[in-house]
Formats: sequence, structure tokens, C-alpha cells
Amino acid sequence: MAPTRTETDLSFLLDHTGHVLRTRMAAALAEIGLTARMHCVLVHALEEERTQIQLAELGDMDKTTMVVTVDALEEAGLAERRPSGTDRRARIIAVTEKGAEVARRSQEIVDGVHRAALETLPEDEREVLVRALNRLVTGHLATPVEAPQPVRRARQRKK
Amino acid sequence: MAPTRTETDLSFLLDHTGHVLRTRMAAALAEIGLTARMHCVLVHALEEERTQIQLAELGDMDKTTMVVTVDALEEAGLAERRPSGTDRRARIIAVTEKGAEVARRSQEIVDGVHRAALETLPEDEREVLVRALNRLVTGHLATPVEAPQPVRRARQRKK
DNA sequence: TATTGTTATACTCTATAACTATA
DNA sequence: TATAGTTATAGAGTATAACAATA
Repeated sequence: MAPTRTETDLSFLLDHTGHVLRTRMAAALAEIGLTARMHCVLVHALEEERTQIQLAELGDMDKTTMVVTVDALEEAGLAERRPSGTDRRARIIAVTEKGAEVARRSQEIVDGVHRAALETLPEDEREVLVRALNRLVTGHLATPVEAPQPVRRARQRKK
Repeated sequence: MAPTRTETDLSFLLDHTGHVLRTRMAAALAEIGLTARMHCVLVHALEEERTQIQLAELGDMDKTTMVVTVDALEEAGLAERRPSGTDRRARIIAVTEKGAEVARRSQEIVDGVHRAALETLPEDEREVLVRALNRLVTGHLATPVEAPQPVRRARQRKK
């Protein structure tokens, strides 16, 4: 849904490039059975011992989305839920050996997809593009405007 | 759901900037009762006589999404469906006077949101950013990888 | 009382399929 | 037969509420 371009249509440029890159990434990761989210969780879980909530915050997802993602990782034998030693409510996401191997490969895939895109640009443009996007991400486009949250009917009580 | 940044995380940069810009745009257009899609249709319908299908293609939306969008425009008194003179199946989307006025304002809003973002960049970076994104949009990131379409059960027949 | 993780489910969005009327 | 527009609805994705166990 490309808006119009009377002037520079930054919306269209960011939406389109972002969307196409996302489809490329999804297709590339799908070849080893991963989604972008699974990759994200795997990598962060490898860095240090982290609970589901911590991983959810790092990946900017809801805790319920996290449940589904960890379910998928467990089913694929890439990670396991382990009780935390300090908080019996919490679960540490432990990456299996197979998971660590997959994470190494998926990181290569991610880097490769990014490199393939950036390599099509002249080197000077490439550098400035990344610098400008970083400036926007940390500056004017750092935080979303929060949408008015829709009212939600109460869930049916369990009988 | 930010992936990881071992190298330059182009996915994160494009997703995040695009997402935040979209929320800004939605909030700004909402003040005059428009969605981005309504704005898009309005502007293209103003340029020349166009049918719903033509407008749908220009805005990269499905024809069924177009129906909903035109419904909203009609209800707001910004556009009307008129029979085509040459094809009795087709409807021309005619922008009302009020619609033309709103489109002028919404285009100002859109340009303003874009300008506000770009103005936070040094002028040289700004130019190169736009040039680089345009290069990606017309080159390596021109067309999405099509996802394997999910199989869809047949709809219940009308009795 | 608050928080972690879970389940169930409400909502939004979008697109497919079937349908009607034309071509 | 194919196409423009419409309606109904399937399905994906996601987030909210309630819940159980624990802090």
C-alpha cells in the first residue's frame, strides 16, 4: 500500500525495502527450519542465561508470543526450558548443542542476506545509508507513537 | 522483534524506522479522519478517472481491501462511486469537493511527517539516504520473495 | 500484592472463494 | 469464457484476560 510521492516518499522507501528484505530473510531462514523470531531468541539465549521474559524484552515480543516461540524451539530440539536456580517461577532457556550449531548457521544466513543487499550499493552510499538509519533509529524515529488501545471484552471465565 | 546485530543489522534498521514512521503517519492522518490507504486512494483518484481495480493496483492492495477503503471514503463524504461510461461493470471513484480539500491537507501532512524525519539528518546524509534507498527499491530489493501460499479450505456455499 | 509462565480466546487484518452483473 | 465489484468468511498473527505457582 504505497502512499504517494509528490515529494520524497520516505514511507514507501522504508516500507518497501523493509518488506522485501523481510521476505528474503524469512525464505533464507526457512531453509534451516527457523523463523526470524526463533533465530533472535536462540542468539540471545546463547549469550548468557536468560529467562523467557528477558528474552521477550530483548526481542520486543509479548510473553505469550515468547511461549509459542520457545515451544517451537523445544520441539525442534534446539532449546530447553530449565528451572531457574534463584526463582522457581522462572525458566531459563538453555540452547542445546544442536541449537548452538543452528544458531551459528542462522547468524551466517542473516549476515549473508544483509551483505547481499548492501553490496549492491556503492561503498560510500552504503556507509552513509547505515549511518543515517542509525541516526534515525536513535533519534527522531526512536519510539513509536502509541496507538489508542482497543477496548477488549472480558474472556469467558473457566467454569 | 529485532534480530541480532553482530554485523550491521539492516533488518532492524529498516523495520524499526519504517514501523515508527508508520505510527507517526497514522497518528497524523487520524487527526483529519484518514488512514494511509484512504489518503493513497484519494490522491490517485484525483489525478485522473480511475476504477477501483486501477486504484487497487496503484496502492498495491487487494480489490476486497479496496472495497472497504472506498466504503470508508463514501461514508466520510470524500468520494463517490460512479458508473463508468464505457464498462458497466466498473465504477469510477470520483472525489468530492470536500474530498479534494481533505486530500490537499493530507498530502501536506504526509510531506510534513517525511520532512520532519529527514530534517533531523545532515543534508549530505539525507541526500545519500534517499538515493541509496531508491537504488535498493529499484534494484536488489525490488520484488518480494513470494511466500508458499497456504492451502485454503473452500468457503461454505450459500444455500 | 506482584510477577513468571501458561492457556484460552477475542480482535484485527488480509486474502481466498463464491457470487452477480456484465464483457 | 473472463473480468469488475461485492459479500462472506477462513486463517494468520497477535495481544488481552484470567489463571496457577511462586515471590
